[in-house]
Amino acid sequence: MLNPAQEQAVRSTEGRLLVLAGAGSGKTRVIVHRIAHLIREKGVSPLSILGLTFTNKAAAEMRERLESLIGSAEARQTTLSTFHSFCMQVLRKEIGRLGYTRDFTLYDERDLERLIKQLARDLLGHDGELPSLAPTRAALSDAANKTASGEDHTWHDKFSKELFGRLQSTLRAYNAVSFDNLIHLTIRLFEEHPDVLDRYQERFRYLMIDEYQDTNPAQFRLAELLAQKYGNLCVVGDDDQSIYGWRGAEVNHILHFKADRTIKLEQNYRSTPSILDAANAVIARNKNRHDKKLWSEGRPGEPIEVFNAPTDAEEAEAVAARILRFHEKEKLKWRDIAILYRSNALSRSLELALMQIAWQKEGHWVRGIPYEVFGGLEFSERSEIKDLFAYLRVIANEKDEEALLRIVNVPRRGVSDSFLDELTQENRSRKIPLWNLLEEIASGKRDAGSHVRGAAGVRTFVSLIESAKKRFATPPLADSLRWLLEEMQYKKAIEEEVKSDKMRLFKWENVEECVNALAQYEAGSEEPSLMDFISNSALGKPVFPAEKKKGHEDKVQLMTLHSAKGLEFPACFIVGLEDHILPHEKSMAETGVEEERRLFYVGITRARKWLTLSMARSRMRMGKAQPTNPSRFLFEIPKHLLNPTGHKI
DNA sequence: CAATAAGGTATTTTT
DNA sequence: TACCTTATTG
Repeated sequence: MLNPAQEQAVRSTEGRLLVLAGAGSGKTRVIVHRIAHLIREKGVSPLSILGLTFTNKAAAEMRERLESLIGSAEARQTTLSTFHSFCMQVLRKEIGRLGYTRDFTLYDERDLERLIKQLARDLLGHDGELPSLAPTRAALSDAANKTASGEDHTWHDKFSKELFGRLQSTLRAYNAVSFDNLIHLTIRLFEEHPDVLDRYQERFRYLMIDEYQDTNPAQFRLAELLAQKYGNLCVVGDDDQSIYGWRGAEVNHILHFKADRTIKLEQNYRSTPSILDAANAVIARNKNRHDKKLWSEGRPGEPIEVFNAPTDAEEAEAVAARILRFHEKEKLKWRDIAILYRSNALSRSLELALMQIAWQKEGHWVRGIPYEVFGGLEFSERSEIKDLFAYLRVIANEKDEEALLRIVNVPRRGVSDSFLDELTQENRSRKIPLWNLLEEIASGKRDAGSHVRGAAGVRTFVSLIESAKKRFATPPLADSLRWLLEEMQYKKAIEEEVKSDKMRLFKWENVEECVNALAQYEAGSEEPSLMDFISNSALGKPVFPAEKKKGHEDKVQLMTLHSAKGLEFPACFIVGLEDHILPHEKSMAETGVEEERRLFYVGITRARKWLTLSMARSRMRMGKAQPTNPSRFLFEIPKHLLNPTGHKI
C-alpha cells in the first residue's frame, strides 16, 4: 500500500524527522498512517499526539482519514488543529497568567485594519497625510518580529514602533487578541511560565507539523518550544511550494531544519509524466531549494496545450470553449475543471465568458457554464452578519470597542458620528472603556450636551445590551438570539434601509441562517458558549451551511494560484501567463522571482491529466488596453512537452 | 447629516 | 474598468 519512502516516514517515529513531500506524493496519507502507527504499533496514547496544520480544511481532512483508519474513538483523542485553533485552546485556559481575562475576543484582519487606521490617524494628528496601509502593516509585522532591536532611526521606523506599541495596549484594553497575538501570547505564556510549558510538553510528546514550509518565525518558535523536551518533531512540507513568503513564512525553516533523518517523497500519484516533466523543469531553475524530482508511472499523457489570444476577452472565450469541449468530449464534470490565475482581477473576463457562452444540452440551447469563484465574499463578511456578530461580541465582551462602535447606531438610533467621536476621545483620555462611558450617559451621570437625540439612542442601546447579557446567560443561545433580533427590530431596520426587494429578502435570509448556525453549533457542542461560537467563526471554521457547501457543487472552479495549493483537478487552466502578472511586477522586489516560480509550479502540479496555459497579447489594465509579453516561465518548459494551438478551436 | 461627485487606486490572504 | 475613500453640497 505504502511505497518504500512513505513506509520509512511512517516508521520513523522518534527524534526529528523531515519529510520532503513533493506535490501529490501522498503527504496526508503518510501523516495519517504515521499517527496510526504511533498509536497501534508503538503504543503511544492518542492523547499525546499533536498535529498542527495551517488550514481548518487540512485539519478536518486529517481527522476524517484518521477516523476511517483507526476508528473514531481513538482518532478523536488526538489533537489535530490549526496553529491558531491550538493557541486559542491553550489561551482560553491559561491566558489569566498573562493578565487577560478568558472572555477575550479574537480580532480578524478587518477589525485590526480599522483599529490600525484609527490609531495611525491619532498618532499623526489630523494634518499629516496618512501613509497607505500596506507599508504600515508591513512595518508593524516587522516591529512584531524584531522585538525591540534598536534600529529605529528612520521616520517610518519610529512611527511604526510607536504604532505597534499603541496597537498592543489598545488590544489589551479591548480584551482582544489578533491572529498574530494568538501565537505570540502563547509563546510568551510558555516562556514566562515554564510550569505551563512543561505541562504541555508532557501532554504532547509527539508533534507533527504539516506544510512546514509555510511556518513563520513565531510558529517555528512555538513548535520548537513544545518539542524541546522530548525531541519528537516531525515536519512535513515542500520547499518548492512555499508561496507565502510575503506573509512572513520563512522557507529557511524547511531548508535548514535540523533533522535526525530526512525522507523525500518523490513518487507522484496525481499527474501525468508530461505534466511532471514540465513542473520539474520549471522548478529546477530555483537555486534555493532541496533537490527533488517528481516522477509518476504510466504513459506520458496529453501534451500541455498552450495558446495566446489577441485580447484578454478572447483568451477568456477560448478558455470557456475548451471547458465545453472537455465537458462534452472527455465527459468531465464541471467541478473537475479549474481556472487558475495570479490575481483576482483576472477573474472578471473569465466569469463573463463563462456566463455568456452558449451550448447545447440535451438538444436545447443553453447559455452559461456553472462556475464558482473561490474566495468571493465570505458569508461571514456580509454586512448584516457582521452586525449581528458585533452584537454577540459586545454581549460576550463589552470592552470590544471595534464591535461596539459598529453597532451603537445600528439600527439607526440617532447617535451621530460626531457624538461618537467626542465620546471616543473622552474615553481614551480618561482611560476608561467606551462601554462604561455609554453607561454613564445612559444613567445621566455624564451630560450629553447638545446631543439630545444621541443620548436617547445610547440609552436604548445600553439597556438593550444589558438585558441581552442577562438573556444570553441562560441557554439555549439560539433562543436568546431570536429574542435579540425581535428586541432590536432588526427585520424592520433591514426593511427600512435596504432599497431593493431582492436584497432585503436575501439579507433577512442570511440573518435566519445565522440563527440556524448558532442552533446547530449548540446541538453539536459539548459545552457551548457564545464566545466559543464567535471564536470558531473568527478562526475560519465553517459555521455556516453556505461555507460548508463550498467547492462541493458541480461547478467550474475559479481561484487564484495561492488558493489552489493543496487541491487537484483533472483539468487545469492557468491563464494570464504574462510578464508582470506571473511573475507579478510587484513581487519582484519583495519576495523575488523564485517565489513566483514556485507559484507557477504549484499551478502546474494541480493538474492530473490536462493542463492548458494561456496568455493575452493585450490586456486591459486600469481601463486601458496594454500590450503584454509572454511570461518568462513559459520558456522554461521544454518545447517537446508543449502543444501550441490557436486560441480558436 | 445624508446623498452625491470626484479622485485615487488596484498581488497573493491558510488563520 | 470598478471599487472604495474623501470632499462637497443641499
